[in-house]
Amino acid sequence: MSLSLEELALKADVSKTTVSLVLNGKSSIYRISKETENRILKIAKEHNYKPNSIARALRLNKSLTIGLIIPYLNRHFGRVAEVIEQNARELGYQIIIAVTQDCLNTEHDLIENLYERNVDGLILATMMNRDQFNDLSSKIKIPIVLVDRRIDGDDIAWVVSDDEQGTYELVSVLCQEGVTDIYFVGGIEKLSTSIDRLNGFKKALLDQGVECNQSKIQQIGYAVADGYEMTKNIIERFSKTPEAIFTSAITLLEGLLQYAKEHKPDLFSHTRVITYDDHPMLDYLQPPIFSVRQNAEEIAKKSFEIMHGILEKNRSFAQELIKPELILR
Amino acid sequence: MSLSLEELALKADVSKTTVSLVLNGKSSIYRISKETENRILKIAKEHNYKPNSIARALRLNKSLTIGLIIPYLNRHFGRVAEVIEQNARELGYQIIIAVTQDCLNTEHDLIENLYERNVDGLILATMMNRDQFNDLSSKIKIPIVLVDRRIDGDDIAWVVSDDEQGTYELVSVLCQEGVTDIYFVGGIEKLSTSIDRLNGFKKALLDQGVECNQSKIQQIGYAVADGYEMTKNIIERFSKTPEAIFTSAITLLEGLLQYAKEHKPDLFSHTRVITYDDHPMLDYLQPPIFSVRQNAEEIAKKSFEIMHGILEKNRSFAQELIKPELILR
DNA sequence: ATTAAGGTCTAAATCCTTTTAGCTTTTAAT
DNA sequence: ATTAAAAGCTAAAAGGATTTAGACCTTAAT
Repeated sequence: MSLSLEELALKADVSKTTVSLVLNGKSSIYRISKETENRILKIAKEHNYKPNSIARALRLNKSLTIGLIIPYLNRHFGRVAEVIEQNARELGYQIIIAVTQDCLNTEHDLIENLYERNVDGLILATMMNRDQFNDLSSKIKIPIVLVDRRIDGDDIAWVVSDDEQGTYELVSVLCQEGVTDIYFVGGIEKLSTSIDRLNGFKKALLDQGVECNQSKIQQIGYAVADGYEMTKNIIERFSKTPEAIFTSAITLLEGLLQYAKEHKPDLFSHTRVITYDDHPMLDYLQPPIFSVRQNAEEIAKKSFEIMHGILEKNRSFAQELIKPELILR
Repeated sequence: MSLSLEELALKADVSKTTVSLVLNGKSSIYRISKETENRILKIAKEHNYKPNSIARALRLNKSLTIGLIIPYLNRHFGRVAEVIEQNARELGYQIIIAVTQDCLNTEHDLIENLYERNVDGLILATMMNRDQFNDLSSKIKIPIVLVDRRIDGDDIAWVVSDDEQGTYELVSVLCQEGVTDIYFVGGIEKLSTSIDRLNGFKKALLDQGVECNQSKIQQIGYAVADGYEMTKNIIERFSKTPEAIFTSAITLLEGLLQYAKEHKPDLFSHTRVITYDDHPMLDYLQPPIFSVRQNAEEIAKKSFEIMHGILEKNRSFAQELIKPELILR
């Protein structure tokens, strides 16, 4: 490590108090003479002095560190994490990352762990419900910003895609072509992403006067295997081939593709497939799969912005719905 | 935060020294009586005492934090990061993540930044050459483990895919089918990934008695746009359509696909395409694209293992070549 | 009875920075 | 000449854990 304040003080022939004051820009408040100030600044620069961040964190009770807890570092969350990190870095913060694999217990452990490790705030793609979250909030005295998955509540900060609207628009495209026999391949039922996407789905159908049949809705989970399973259910349980299938995440689409390849190679000749989440490779699949692209960059940017606002500009919580983009191929 | 040592000491009616000794398992060394020990342990448990990690880091000069510096959080590095984080967590370490976007200056800044922030070690997908790395090593007194990209040197720790062998095997598959007019779409020339993949490529051809024509080798960079550009060059510069193209990263394949879609829709009817890096969506592309799947999990596991060995078991550096897997479709 | 040994615990230093309260010297005012 | 104000700086505490050196008391040995 570099020099300590004390060593600098020795070289500048002043006390470490003085050095600290000067380096923290408090020379004028404490009436340190210009001459002394310049001497200290010069010496500090010569030795490339950087305050020890750990000592600083201890004294100030502020680590300039944000915990980011997400289910996976997949394409979507990877991009979110990447942009959060870049934004954070510009403002002097570090990101500690941790993945839950969509396991609630792991999530709890991680939150506790990061909290004990003195992060200044948490950005969280949570699996908690409202009660669990409230429990947590009462124990934990640092700001939390939910990302990707929201929990209703007047004082809960979150940034999520406008899942309902995105799904509504995507599904409406098919509806307007007269396709209304659409199956819903969903994720973890209780998450806002699932709830909102399902609502958008139902709403699009209702707009066509079609009441969505409950049997067309499946919700197991967000893993590739879950997508496989749900597709299998749809194909095998119903004698009639569906007009269309909506997968509510790219992983579920992967599962569908896998099932189709193995057991239903002609799926696409009868059935339209649309999906939440975009992926560049979709451009090269036949037939074209319409999708909704989440704006990961904007989600990331806003979520750190809110965190920073709470930490440094004593703003309070905020909520942001980020518009996704329809991709019709 | 929770209680401090001092508060615990008060409750247990002993000094904080005693509490610290007991909680650190040094009761017997310092002959703390069983009775006192149990009392302290009980009280600590009741209050769910957790030592303040910042204070601990300051005193021990050990933050239990590892910096992970990678170019992007894309599929490959996202998975690497995810697995490193999980392995690290099990052993009590945290991961601070930072992305360089393959910019050398950013990399330098990040290294300096994390070093100043007292990480205990760095896991690094570097762009540095050997001289730059040596410069760095002399300044920085924490262990560094290179991941994904290696630098030759007897005392440099790294974990990388066996890029040469992987490419050799993949390209050999085509060669053995008699296809030897293969173009090389490469990345950042000076990186070990590029050098090794190119070597494997040339070696496979040489085994067939074919000397690789320099004009068939292009190396611009690893971005999607670079793949587009190189494909364009290959298609437009040469009158004869190539028998095959090898892209040395999945991003470059994306660029190729994009160019083909826009300007050369019949590319695949004349030209075989093979690629380094695998992707599940490749299963659904027509025609099949052979690939080499890197073992991100193993790379991640080994790299943290080496770091941990250096930090806690005073092992020295180690080097690991991780076998990738051929995926023939 | 004195010394040695053993048992049980603690004061204080240390890691490095920030910040409060205040000391000393000079200058200005009455 | 005295007092007040201003200028310029610093000692020490605080933040919480770890660790060294040693205090203090009891028991055993000579």
